[in-house]
Amino acid sequence: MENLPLIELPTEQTERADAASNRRRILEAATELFAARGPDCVSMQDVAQAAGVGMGTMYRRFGDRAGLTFALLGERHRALQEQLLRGAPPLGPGAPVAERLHAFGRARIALLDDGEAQMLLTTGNAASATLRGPDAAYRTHLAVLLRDAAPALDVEYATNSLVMAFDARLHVHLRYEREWALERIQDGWCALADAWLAVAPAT
Amino acid sequence: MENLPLIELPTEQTERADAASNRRRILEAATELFAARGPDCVSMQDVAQAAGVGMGTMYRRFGDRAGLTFALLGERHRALQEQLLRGAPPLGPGAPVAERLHAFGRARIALLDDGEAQMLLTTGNAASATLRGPDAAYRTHLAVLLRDAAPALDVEYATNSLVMAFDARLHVHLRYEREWALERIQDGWCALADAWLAVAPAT
DNA sequence: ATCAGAAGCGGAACAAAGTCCGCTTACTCA
DNA sequence: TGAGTAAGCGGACTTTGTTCCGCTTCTGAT
Repeated sequence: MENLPLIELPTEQTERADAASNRRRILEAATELFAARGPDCVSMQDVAQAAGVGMGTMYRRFGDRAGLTFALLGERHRALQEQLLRGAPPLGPGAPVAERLHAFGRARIALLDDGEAQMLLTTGNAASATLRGPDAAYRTHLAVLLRDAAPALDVEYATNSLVMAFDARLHVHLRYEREWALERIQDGWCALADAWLAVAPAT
Repeated sequence: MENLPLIELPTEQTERADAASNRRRILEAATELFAARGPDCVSMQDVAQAAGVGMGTMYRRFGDRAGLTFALLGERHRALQEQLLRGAPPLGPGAPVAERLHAFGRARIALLDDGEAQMLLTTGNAASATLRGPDAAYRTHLAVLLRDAAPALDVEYATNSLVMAFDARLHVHLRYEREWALERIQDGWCALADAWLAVAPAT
């Protein structure tokens, strides 16, 4: 489990000094603009201009809008992942599987709820956030926990269903159109995890 | 259950004759182009031109690209929904809940697999296919079945998790990147449905 | 048949994501 | 220190979805 892939930090090895400084400026400008106007009122042009760089620079660095967004979210997810690997139970190792799943799900959904969903909504279809985004790193974590606890399962499928429940559009829908409390969404996710665990528990 | 909303047919009431004819021509042109080149190589311009109408006409009729796509998919989904309401078991009424869920899930995923997923991928983020698209009509069906069978559940949340599993990007990912067999995806969905049913079965 | 008015229409204009390519500049290695 | 070179840069350009608005056409009542 120690080879669980951390969300990649910028490859500090082969990066030119000006490039690094540009990356920092882009991230700072984006953070500021997103906070000030909301992510859906900020174009890539806006960010480039505010950062004082050209479009080519942004796209060389981050690939596309989704890449920039994921980079902005990287910090908090690196922290959560650190806790999963080396933190105290129940987030970290040591607690029973069900409790670890619950703790993880609640933490992850809390992040979604704290502005992340709105940012992910603007990433379009280009790459499913589920596949390239922050959650990609959590698949392994879920799969490992499930594999231990319920070996009879199609663990990969179950993992997918758990990760799909972090979908930003779903979250925004439930939270703001249906006006669900955060806790209801978290409880629902925990119930889903429990349902999978109950399918074929390791005896 | 008889008030389950059918996927809306064009409101034949207040529609001018020329408008109706234009709608037909747009749908025909789109069907043909999508089949010929694949949905990701057809722009809205292409469709308008092939149909011999202006952009304004398309957008007045269908709202956006997603709307056009959903309209194209409407026929097959109206047929499936008809079967759910009045068809023979296990798709239609009469069979045990688990069997009805399985039959429905398999049928719906088969449609996804048959070209639908690629079409939905091009609809972008504008509207979650899950909320406005074909699956919106299936939420009620799932909720009713689940409510009968497992009243202790948060039926709405469970419904969402089942519908999210029809996500087009997920399907394309599993099917073509991971190269899963169609049956594995269908089996996975059935297992998810069973897991929910097992949580708090009606005695 | 006529006519008023609303519904519908076309296509130019706009916005924003993402690409391209010739120029610039930071690093490397004598 | 002084080329050589590859990485990096800027911003115009392309593409595509979507909107806007002045004009046209259908329709129902008279």
